[in-house]
Amino acid sequence: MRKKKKVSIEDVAHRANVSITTVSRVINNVSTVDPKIQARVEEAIAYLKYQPNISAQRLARGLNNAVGLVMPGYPGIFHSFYAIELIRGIGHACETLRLDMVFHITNGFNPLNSNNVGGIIFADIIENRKQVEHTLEMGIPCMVINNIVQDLDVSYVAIDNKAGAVMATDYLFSLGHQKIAMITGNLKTQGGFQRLEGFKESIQKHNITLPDGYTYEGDYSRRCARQATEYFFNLKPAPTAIFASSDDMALEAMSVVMEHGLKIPEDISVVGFDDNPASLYGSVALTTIRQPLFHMAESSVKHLNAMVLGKKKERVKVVLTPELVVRESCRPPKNP
Amino acid sequence: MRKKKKVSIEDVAHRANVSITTVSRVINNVSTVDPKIQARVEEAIAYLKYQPNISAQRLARGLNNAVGLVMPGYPGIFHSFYAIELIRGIGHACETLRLDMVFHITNGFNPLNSNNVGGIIFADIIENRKQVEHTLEMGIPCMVINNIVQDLDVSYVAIDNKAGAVMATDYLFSLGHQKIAMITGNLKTQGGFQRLEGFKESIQKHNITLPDGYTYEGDYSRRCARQATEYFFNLKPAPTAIFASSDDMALEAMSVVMEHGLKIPEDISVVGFDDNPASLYGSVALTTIRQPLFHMAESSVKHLNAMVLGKKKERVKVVLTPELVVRESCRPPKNP
DNA sequence: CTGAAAGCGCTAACAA
DNA sequence: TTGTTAGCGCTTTCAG
Repeated sequence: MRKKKKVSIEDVAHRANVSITTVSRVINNVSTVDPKIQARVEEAIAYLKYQPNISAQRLARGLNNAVGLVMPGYPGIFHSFYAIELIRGIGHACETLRLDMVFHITNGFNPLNSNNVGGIIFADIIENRKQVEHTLEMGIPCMVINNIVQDLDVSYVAIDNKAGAVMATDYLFSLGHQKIAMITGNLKTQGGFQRLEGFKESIQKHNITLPDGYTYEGDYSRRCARQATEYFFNLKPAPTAIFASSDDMALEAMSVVMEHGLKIPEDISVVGFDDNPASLYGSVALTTIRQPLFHMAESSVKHLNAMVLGKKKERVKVVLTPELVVRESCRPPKNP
Repeated sequence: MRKKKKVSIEDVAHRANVSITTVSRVINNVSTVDPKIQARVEEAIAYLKYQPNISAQRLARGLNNAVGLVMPGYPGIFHSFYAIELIRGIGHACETLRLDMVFHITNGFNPLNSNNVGGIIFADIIENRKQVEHTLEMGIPCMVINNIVQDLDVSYVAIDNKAGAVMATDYLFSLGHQKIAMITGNLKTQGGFQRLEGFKESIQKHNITLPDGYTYEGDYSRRCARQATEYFFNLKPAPTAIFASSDDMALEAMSVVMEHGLKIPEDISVVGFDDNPASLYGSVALTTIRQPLFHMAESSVKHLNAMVLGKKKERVKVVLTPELVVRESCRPPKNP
């Protein structure tokens, strides 16, 4: 295998018989190039299979067209619909904007060399708060996703989790349910916490007092959803409806219910949160709250990019609204 | 907000009253620096919160400490345990080796500017064959993951899927099962195909002829696993055991079985493939084939890095062996 | 042990 | 429209 010398802009310039600058111009689509010369340069580029050295471009331009994505490393996050949609959304946006997406999984302690990216997106502020603060201090553009950050002047794109939970619970009430149980997500997570808040708000609004134990603290895992559901079965007035803080948990709850020989939605109604496509294909399609995860991820990249390019100086604070998707897993209770 | 000027190596040099070269030395841990000076420089670095500009370093060094990860963009891949483990493993290895992980989701047509990374890892060769060939042509170090590539001289780290499938099927035979059905994965995938091969091989080895329809072509989705299982229920001699090409599918199959009022493993045995932790927490823990996904991902990064640094010139061709994990979902058939 | 100087490959004024 | 000339921030000989 011959050691192929990297071809540089100079080689192209030679072959096309023009100056380096001209080559640079055609690379960057500066329109002031004579069509004939342009063609010659392009021929040379193709012939030599030339590809600009990004490091050199960045150095010369003084800016950096890479965005960092930092995800907290806690176990399980990766196996969540949430994380995956974020990665997809951000990846897609980067591909479109021709940005590099530099991916960091971090426990929150690595200093996170931020000089190799133009800006940073934090998939969550939990576990990475220090790094967010540091990034802010350094004046590096950054965005936090899925958290309404009040105590830090940082840009974010978030989802109104509380509103979503209210929708879900209100819907169950509207069907006539009164005995509604909830499996919460991880309450250290803002989303998890706010969904619980929304649930409580709806309950209160309807002037109901829930029996004890109608709220089970979960952590988004299927395992805890299973435990929660088993637990609900043992309650004196058993709930007629379950609101789970994620589709995954809702799905597991449905499995448990069916393993007990009960039917959904006849015996028990279930609503989830996410709109995970997996919840479409079970034996009963899940009614759920759709949150615009992909969209949120995409738009965070766009905002970040605008900040990096200096087009936007103020902080961006966006809160997206989720939406109720009615499918087959809910029905009025038998004995209201 | 003041526009904080980036601090450069020069600023550090000034403050420490040394030359740029010396600063560079301490950055790069060149041992020939006087401890006193070293301390002064480090103080300055800390004080100014200096971080080297990676683009400049790369340009000067002439090499690139970033690795590209390219994943095919077909729908669903992201929602697979497989993809996630890869990302985790590669991410982890990069973090350890202090490499940037540049993430590309691609449909296989983007030219994939390979000049901004030192080497490339292809998460699969399916859909990205052209790009692999191109990368090879350009002399850029690269590795293919999870594919034993015969018709291209490229490095790979793969898993012996066939052997895994043989293990699974042999195990079922060893319990006394004869009527074993299989739900395959996507057969366009090498893994999917080879697992089917392994299944067939084991069957043949045991001198059995399977009834028609005992092999259902799936695609790794839960949906198809559901269809497959329903389908198996209608077969004349119904199977007593099911081998699913992924844990996800196995889990779904188990759900369907239980929805039919049957018990696992009493009525039907199930074995999966993956060792997805999700399969630990159902009502019945799944017996499965563990494949070293994380390890495979990690080691691909290490090999690639060695190639990038020129420490390794030959192709690397590694095939890892999976392993049977016996849990609770299998048992001898009732009427053998 | 330390520093001066020459690039790495490219962009961006400024001239021509 | 094209070319000349400085750098971008850092590493790396090569002297001192």
